[in-house]
Amino acid sequence: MEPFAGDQALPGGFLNNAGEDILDAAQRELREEADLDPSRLHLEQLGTYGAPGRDPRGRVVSVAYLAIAPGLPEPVAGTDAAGASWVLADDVLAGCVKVAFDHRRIVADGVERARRKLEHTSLATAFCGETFTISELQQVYEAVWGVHLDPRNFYRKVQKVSGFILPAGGERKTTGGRPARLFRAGPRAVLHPPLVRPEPPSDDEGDR
Amino acid sequence: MEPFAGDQALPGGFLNNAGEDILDAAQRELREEADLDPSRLHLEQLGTYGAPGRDPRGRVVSVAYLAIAPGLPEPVAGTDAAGASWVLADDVLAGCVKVAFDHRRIVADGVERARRKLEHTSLATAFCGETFTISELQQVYEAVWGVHLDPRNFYRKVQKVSGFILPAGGERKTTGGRPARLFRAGPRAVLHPPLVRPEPPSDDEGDR
DNA sequence: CGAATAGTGTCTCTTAGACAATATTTA
DNA sequence: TAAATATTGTCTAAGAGACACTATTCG
Repeated sequence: MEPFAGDQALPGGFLNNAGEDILDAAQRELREEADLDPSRLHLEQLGTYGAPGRDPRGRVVSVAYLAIAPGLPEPVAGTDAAGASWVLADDVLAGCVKVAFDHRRIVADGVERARRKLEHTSLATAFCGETFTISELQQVYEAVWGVHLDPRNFYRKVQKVSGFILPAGGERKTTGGRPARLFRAGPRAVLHPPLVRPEPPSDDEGDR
Repeated sequence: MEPFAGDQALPGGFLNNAGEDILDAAQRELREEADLDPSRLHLEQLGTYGAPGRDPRGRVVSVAYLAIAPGLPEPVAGTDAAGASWVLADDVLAGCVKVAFDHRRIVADGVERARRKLEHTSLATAFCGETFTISELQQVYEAVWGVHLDPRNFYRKVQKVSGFILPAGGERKTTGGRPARLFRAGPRAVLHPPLVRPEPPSDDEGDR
């Protein structure tokens, strides 16, 4: 019996024998298994998972990476990514989509990492293209945090954080409304002050 | 020639063959090499370092852990920790103390992790004993952040974060001053709102 | 008493959040 | 014109930081 046969799984593989860096290995696997161009996305180490028994076939220690990019393509049949597909993180976390090994925990850790980093870094711009509107940036925050934000307050707040976003000149048409000014990511990666995420409903005591 | 002979190095070792968890291995090494009791300290995974050539003797991938605890003892001669010693992180970062391999980077990452987590988690209480005074807690923030904080504002601010610290009853004598009330860690691990660290002097653009 | 540390009050300035109002586009 | 989205204004309440002041202990 293969315990996880048919389940979704994160792309991954083994370090090669040439002594490659683990980041290089992550980029290679992303290209090989998902046909994605690593030069066009943000990739950061998430954590390492090495509990005994996490892979029933034997001892495996996995270094997980979190990738973030805008407008990722659907997998194309006939390519290396033919077997790949996109799955909503919420479906994985809710259990609607079964995933192999401890990959549900890895996804949970990745989502939590993204949520936290949106607060005190400019990571949100990695979800956007070269230029973007403030409304698009807001949608990133709303999607990742799972909250609704006031567009008017967001508009100014995000511009007040020095070095976060810069006017890029030009506008972008929207669906039946005033065109929005374009911005691009600024030089500052850590935000002062942070964009504090609204208090979660009122569930006491966070994780330990 | 041994390139790092005589340099300080972080305690560490290899996973054993019994398929132990990497956290267990970290705890075991801490006990074996530093004679510390893992049950009495906070231990969290920091990151994994696998650049080729980081160990000139061969390919080594290291999973680093960050440990935090109050009142750690000096190494005692004649024990397993006889060869160990404490070194100030600042001395390592400033280069006053040479360290082996890429351990300087690991220390830098660990310090940065602690600085960040002090903002949005109750990690600071892990530096304190079971009970502590607010002044002691403030010293943790000042030491880790490398800043000076106003004791009066800190006193109230830290108490206003619900669930962060709780009155423990009783007092502790101080050196020639009014005794301080004792507190203990509260149930909340993630702080809302966060204790935002004061803006660093004015060095533009943080790390990327 | 004076020095030292703990704890409280209060003031000012900034910011967060709510929401009215205006601007610019498509249908 | 109506609907939709973008951008600006303004008000209010809460929070941050500065700092005077009171409380309690030791020498």
